Amino acid sequence: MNAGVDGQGAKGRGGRSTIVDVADRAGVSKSTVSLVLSGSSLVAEATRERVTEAMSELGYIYHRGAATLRGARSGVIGMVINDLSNPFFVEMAIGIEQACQVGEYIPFIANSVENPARQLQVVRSMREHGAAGLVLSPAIGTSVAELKPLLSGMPVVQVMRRLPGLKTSIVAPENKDGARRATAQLIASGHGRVAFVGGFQSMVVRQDRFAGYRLALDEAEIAFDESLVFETMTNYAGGAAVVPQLLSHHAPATAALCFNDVVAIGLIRALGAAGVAVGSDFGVIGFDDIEEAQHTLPALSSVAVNGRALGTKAVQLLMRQLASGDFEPETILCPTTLVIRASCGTAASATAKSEARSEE
Amino acid sequence: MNAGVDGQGAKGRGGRSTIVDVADRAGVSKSTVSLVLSGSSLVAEATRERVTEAMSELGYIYHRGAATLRGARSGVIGMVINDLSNPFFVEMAIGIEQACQVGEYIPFIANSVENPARQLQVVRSMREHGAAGLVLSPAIGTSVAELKPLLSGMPVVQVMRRLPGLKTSIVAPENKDGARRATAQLIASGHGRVAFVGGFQSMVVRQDRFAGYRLALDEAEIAFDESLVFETMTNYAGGAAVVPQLLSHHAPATAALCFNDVVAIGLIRALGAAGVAVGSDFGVIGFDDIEEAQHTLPALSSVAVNGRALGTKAVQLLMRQLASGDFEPETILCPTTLVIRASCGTAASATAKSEARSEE
DNA sequence: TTGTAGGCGTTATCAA
DNA sequence: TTGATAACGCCTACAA
Repeated sequence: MNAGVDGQGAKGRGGRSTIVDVADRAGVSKSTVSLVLSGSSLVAEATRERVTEAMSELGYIYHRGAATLRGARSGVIGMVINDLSNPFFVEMAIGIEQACQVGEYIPFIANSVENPARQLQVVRSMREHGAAGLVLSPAIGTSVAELKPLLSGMPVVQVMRRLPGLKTSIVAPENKDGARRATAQLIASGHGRVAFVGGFQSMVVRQDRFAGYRLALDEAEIAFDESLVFETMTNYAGGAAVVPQLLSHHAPATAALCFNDVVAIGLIRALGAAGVAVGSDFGVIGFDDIEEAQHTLPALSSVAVNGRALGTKAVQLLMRQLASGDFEPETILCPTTLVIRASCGTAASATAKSEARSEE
Repeated sequence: MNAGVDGQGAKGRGGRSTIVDVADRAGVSKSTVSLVLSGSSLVAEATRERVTEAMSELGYIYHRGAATLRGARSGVIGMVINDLSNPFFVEMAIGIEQACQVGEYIPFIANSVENPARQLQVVRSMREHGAAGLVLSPAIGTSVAELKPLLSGMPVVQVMRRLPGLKTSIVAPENKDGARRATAQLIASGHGRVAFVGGFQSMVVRQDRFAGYRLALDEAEIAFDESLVFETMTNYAGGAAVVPQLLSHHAPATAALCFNDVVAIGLIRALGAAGVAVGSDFGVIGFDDIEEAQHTLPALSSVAVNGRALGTKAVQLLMRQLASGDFEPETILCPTTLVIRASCGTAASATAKSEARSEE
């Protein structure tokens, strides 16, 4: 009946041999086996060998769950990501996973799909399963009041995103500065009317990026025009969705700073489909610098955020807190780099064309 | 004996309240609390309410580890993926994760990065942490002899890839048929010399796809030319790497069936850089149909494999086996769809141009 | 250097 | 309907 992948020494109904089985086989007590497991130097070399041999003969596997119950740390970290279909967050997840492996932790993963209810479920589930800490990139619309009690007593690092009112450690890029430089770049290329596209006001990340955008406008003494700000979902579809409004504007923008790259790419594709040549007619800069940004046509300029490094740093911070037992919130900001590619446009032409269009 | 009757919540160093705390607070025994937890109908409504209330007052969290120790199933599934920087495997991972959530399982994730040693480590670690089963997309070069003992007694589903000699359940696409149809399509478009690009002979998936390629050649009565077969890593770089050999061939191919889409995209970009116009000079078909295939230039034809469905099916199969206790290996093959886009080329022109080139 | 005796949080088995 | 008690596999004393 119960075949599995042909088992060898499995004994007992559970099919898993225990420290006692090993002790029996090696002719020692279970304490001795325990000492061998923890690499103690108290145990005689000959004994150690007998024990080790017995273990491999039985196919013994250490039961961390039992050890944890007794008091050991669990070695499990939870990783809750809002959207794994965004390549940026995949990069982050890879960074998290890598850092966990280095630290001998093992990550639970959950994709909340921007769904706060689901996020609540998975966080609870992770706690039940004994996660020692959490790396969290919260879903849009998360209720802090509901989430907070589930997090009590456990170290949490919010990575990339952060929730106002949730005091945890944070690892995030320097959003404001990045957005400021990108906007300044578009302005310097001659774009007087720069739109801001994507995300929702409730998102802290967007507030930061938006602040950078505003700052650059101020520095260039360009009046802020609220009608050039577009809220959308932070995915390809969101970027594409704004194109009709963007083009039908009474005084159209000639460039856009996008909330992130997937929005920017959605925008570029839709603009292309509408006959607007991005790079000459219209300037676009995204945020994140995902791999695909190099391969769009035209190639997408972007504020580069090293997602993998972000994930790695988050885990390192978490592990440090786990090791020290000090969960005092700490914030790490990572610098960004503006990567200029063809999508910016030189924009003298863009302005001209746009004026022609608006005069129609 | 430190049971402490202090009416206040979280006690003990762990900061985590237990079933005993809840029992004290509700004025019942821990057995009763356990009954409430398992949703038993034996417990009086009033009691149940008192207990539930005590739980939320104390912020009680169920300790699955302890329950597992006592004999419950662990509710944890391991997911070991060879390469998360390939979007196809990300799709698969998302499918796995979704299906786990539906089944109230929670997935450990590990990215083996095509590194067999690392894969061994993470599989062991997952067992130690009590994973009840494994979804595995094995790394290239995995040693079955080393891996097998770690898998004994636990249900395993190999998804997408499979190792010869490792008898487990399998969920995979119909590789041979897909490759046959794709190759036939290239031939029907007039391509007489079709290369096969990517992967390594040791990979079963490649053997299958290669068999489909050979079959289509045979059916068209085209002689197989071994010099048109190229082994490479299964990533962007691998696809790009073959271009020099492809172009310097004494009788160049006019089309290529690629092992997967990332190889195909790498190839297309490198061909483009070398001045070969894919779609007119050269036909390319990939495998997987990742999202990016729609957006390359020219858009990439591909044998579509539904990665998300593959992952979902793998988990469902695993859960079924876990529930029944019957781990008898089972194989599920998923049909593929050939998606034709511009990269195929109409190829009359391709042949002509290629002949011109080879006459230089 | 090795053995014995709890106890971690939960569930199962009996009694009450 | 509820309560007492014995496991589950491991680790930490403490004893031999």
